[in-house]
Amino acid sequence: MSLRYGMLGLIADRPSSGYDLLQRFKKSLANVWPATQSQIYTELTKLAAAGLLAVTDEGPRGRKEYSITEEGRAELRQWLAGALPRPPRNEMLLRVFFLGAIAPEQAREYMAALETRSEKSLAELLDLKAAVDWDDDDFSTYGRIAMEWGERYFAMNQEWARWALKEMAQRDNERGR
Amino acid sequence: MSLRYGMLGLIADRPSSGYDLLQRFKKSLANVWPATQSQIYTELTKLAAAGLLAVTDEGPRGRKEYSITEEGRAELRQWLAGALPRPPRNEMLLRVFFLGAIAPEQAREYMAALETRSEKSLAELLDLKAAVDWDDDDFSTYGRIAMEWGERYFAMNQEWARWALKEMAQRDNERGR
DNA sequence: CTTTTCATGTAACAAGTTACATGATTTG
DNA sequence: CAAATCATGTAACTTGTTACATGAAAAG
Repeated sequence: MSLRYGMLGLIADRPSSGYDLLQRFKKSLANVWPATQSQIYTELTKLAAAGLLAVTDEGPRGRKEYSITEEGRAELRQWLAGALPRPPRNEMLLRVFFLGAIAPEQAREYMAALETRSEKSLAELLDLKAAVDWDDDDFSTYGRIAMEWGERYFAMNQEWARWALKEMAQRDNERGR
Repeated sequence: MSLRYGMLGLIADRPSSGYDLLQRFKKSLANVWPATQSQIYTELTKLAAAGLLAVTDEGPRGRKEYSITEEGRAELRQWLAGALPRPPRNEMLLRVFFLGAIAPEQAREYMAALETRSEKSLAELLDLKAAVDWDDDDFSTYGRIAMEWGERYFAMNQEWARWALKEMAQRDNERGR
């Protein structure tokens, strides 16, 4: 359901074709709300049929550029003002619960991989942050706020994984005695 | 797909009926991997048909108790040792990107609600932590590690939301001038 | 004897993924 | 002219949600 709002939000910022949207999803929303090509085109048709988007230009190779309508804007605002979304399922944590089912060494590897990935993700995010040319429009402002969340999130994960590895090592030691 | 492993993991720890599983999901995995009654019973049937679980006891009111089989254990281990899961979609953050589409006051309310909820979730988690009687078995050990993640996560979210509110206020002030 | 809890199951729907399928235009 | 990029669309499948449907046993 959020896909449609992601699309509405991007198009509200700037009119786009399906292809444009696909690139924009990849570039700016990949880590927040991935979308596939197939999904985007299907939803585009539905949104246009519902009157939330309208084709405002056509280009070569059948390119259709969509713009948001007033109804679309209203729908977007309603979503933004709605009840807080519930936190998503977390497969990474689910696995942690069951780490007792594998050998301690393998469990350690899992946590170590999480630590490494968090570190890498953080580095990538910082690169991206440096590469983007930040405006002072709404989209940039809130984009920076979202990015700040990512930085804090990855840093937290890294620290937690490191802490967990220590806890696990300590427990293994005590057992060894 | 993870549902089945969540079920396998719980049953590996202790044989359970569908009803038991439903309670256990609610009690310990609700925030990590919610599961509905309908899903659980459907999957239980499939897992038994696939030989990953077996009915090892029957009680009153048609109660069937399932235990994990060796094949089931192997399947669980394989999942645990597999590639890292990708981070989930994040609707909460997706909304942040588009906060420019509503009035500043409403955007402020959204962030304030996030802050409040994080604080509340953290408090609830700490209550739960105090209520559980922690063993030193695997399940408790990794349960505590997962809970630690929750604590850090909610704290991080609260701090971030507070920071974002300041950023937003500052920007509004600058614009007002 | 009434309500709550225990207990299981099915069906319709919504959202997301993967794979298939096609073709025009631009660039080297 | 060959390859890359632009551009759109459909179908089958998987996962998850909501609602429907039923009934036995325990507790007050």
